[in-house]
Amino acid sequence: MSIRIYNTLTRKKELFEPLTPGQVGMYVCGPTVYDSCHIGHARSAVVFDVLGRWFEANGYAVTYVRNFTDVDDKIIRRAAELGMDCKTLADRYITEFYADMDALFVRRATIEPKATEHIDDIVRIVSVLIEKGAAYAVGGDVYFAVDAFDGYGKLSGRKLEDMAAGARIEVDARKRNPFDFALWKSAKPGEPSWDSPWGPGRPGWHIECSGMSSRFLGRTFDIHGGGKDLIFPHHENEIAQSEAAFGVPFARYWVHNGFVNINHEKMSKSLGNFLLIRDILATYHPEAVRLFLLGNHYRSPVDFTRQAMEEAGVALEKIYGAMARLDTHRNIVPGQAPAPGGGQHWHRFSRAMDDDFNTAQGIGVLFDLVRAVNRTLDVTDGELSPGQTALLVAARSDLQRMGDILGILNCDAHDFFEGKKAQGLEQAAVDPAWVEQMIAERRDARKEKDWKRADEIRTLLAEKNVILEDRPDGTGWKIG
RNA sequence: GGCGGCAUAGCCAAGUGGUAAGGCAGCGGUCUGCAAAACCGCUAUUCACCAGUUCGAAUCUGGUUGCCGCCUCCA
Repeated sequence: MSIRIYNTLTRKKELFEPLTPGQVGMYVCGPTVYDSCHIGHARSAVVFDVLGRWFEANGYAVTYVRNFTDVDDKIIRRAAELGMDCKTLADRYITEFYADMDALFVRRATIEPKATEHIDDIVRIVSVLIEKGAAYAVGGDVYFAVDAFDGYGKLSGRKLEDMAAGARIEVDARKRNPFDFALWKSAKPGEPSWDSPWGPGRPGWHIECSGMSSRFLGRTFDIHGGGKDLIFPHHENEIAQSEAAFGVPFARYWVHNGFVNINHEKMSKSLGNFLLIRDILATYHPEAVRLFLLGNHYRSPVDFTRQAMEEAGVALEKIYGAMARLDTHRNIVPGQAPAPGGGQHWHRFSRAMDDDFNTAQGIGVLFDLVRAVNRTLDVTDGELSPGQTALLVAARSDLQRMGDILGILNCDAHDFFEGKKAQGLEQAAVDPAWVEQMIAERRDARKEKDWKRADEIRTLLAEKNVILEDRPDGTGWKIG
């Protein structure tokens, strides 16, 4: 029951101790809604989704805040290109974001604030920073003075002096230090703007998160997460702003997920290899995507390839296969309650998850359980002893519990395979009625031990990519 | 230039001091009329390389090589 988390701030795994016993406050940087979500967004969302699920499974009341950045230079530019206003553009991509996340079984955050709805919170913090001498207004803009914050660089491990040497950064004569960053940007004509003591404008990117996190989680809170790329400058700047303004520590544990590469290459606009979630889901099962993403440790980079995805698909079928056998066994009634507590496998799974959310190891345990289930079922195709029944009821429960943490096994096993078939039929252009007819014909042939005819039919079906499975209770089939 | 990460079987991958999880692929076997599925067995005396610490290292230290990320919008 003790969870250890790798904290980017200390570069160590630490025992998680919440600020308030039994509660977790977690803030994760959400998307800037100017474009469709790609597989990298999916990874971040899935990783923190699982974190939230694991905390809840351990009895914590989780307040998960994930924001939308719905005003920003990129949104303004994109909206101008498309000839629409920023709000319409942002709303469109927020809707799309939800569609993608729902498809991936990523649960909603507890609170999902939009930057534009918290301008007052942001303005208040900027004002405090100016009062404290940690920020200065120039024209209609406000900058944070990095020199005013001693701890600047503590998250990313950078020193201002070191960075200055190799800096590739535009020199703005109005900044006191080249690393000073905008807290408030004055509006140009036609840009969305809000009134402020410094004139009409909009918040800088970094200050939004300080505003929204303090609003919903307090000035000090438990966990702040996001992609590794956000460590510098975004999260570094958040710490500087928030701690300079409030004088108390900001987030206590910093959690960062690694990137998704595509065929060994970094995803980038210039390479044109951005993979959108919606495109991936057109080919692969959403739970296969989750299984693929969670099959590596969340901090490691992961390589998206066709082979890796196909393997994840096969693995998912194996898990569902075991589930289907349990569901259809006459001794195992759906909804049958197992002995409380969970078995050996759940215990091992739990230990893996407690150790910095080691989903890869957890999935290994899940497969051990799948094998144990199949083995038991193989040797007892007839009746089960009461002991075996109890064991399998417990196994089924543990399997589902693991699935609930990983966000897989959301479907009924029977429906999963029927769905696969339906999808396969569509792609292979095969008439299911014809398949059933051929199976019936083959059944008759087999009854008369006409193996030649039976095999002919099977070959015929195989040519259409239909694979037969003769089981004790009849012949099933699937698309290969 | 500064900061950080990684290197484990054919492929993917877990494992941070006690003698190499798991998945995919392959081979052999059980089951089957034959298959499919499932199960069983086999597939790294070894964890990039070199030194060192230790009773003991894939795991710690130093060095070498190779790959990658961040430092600019980025999950």
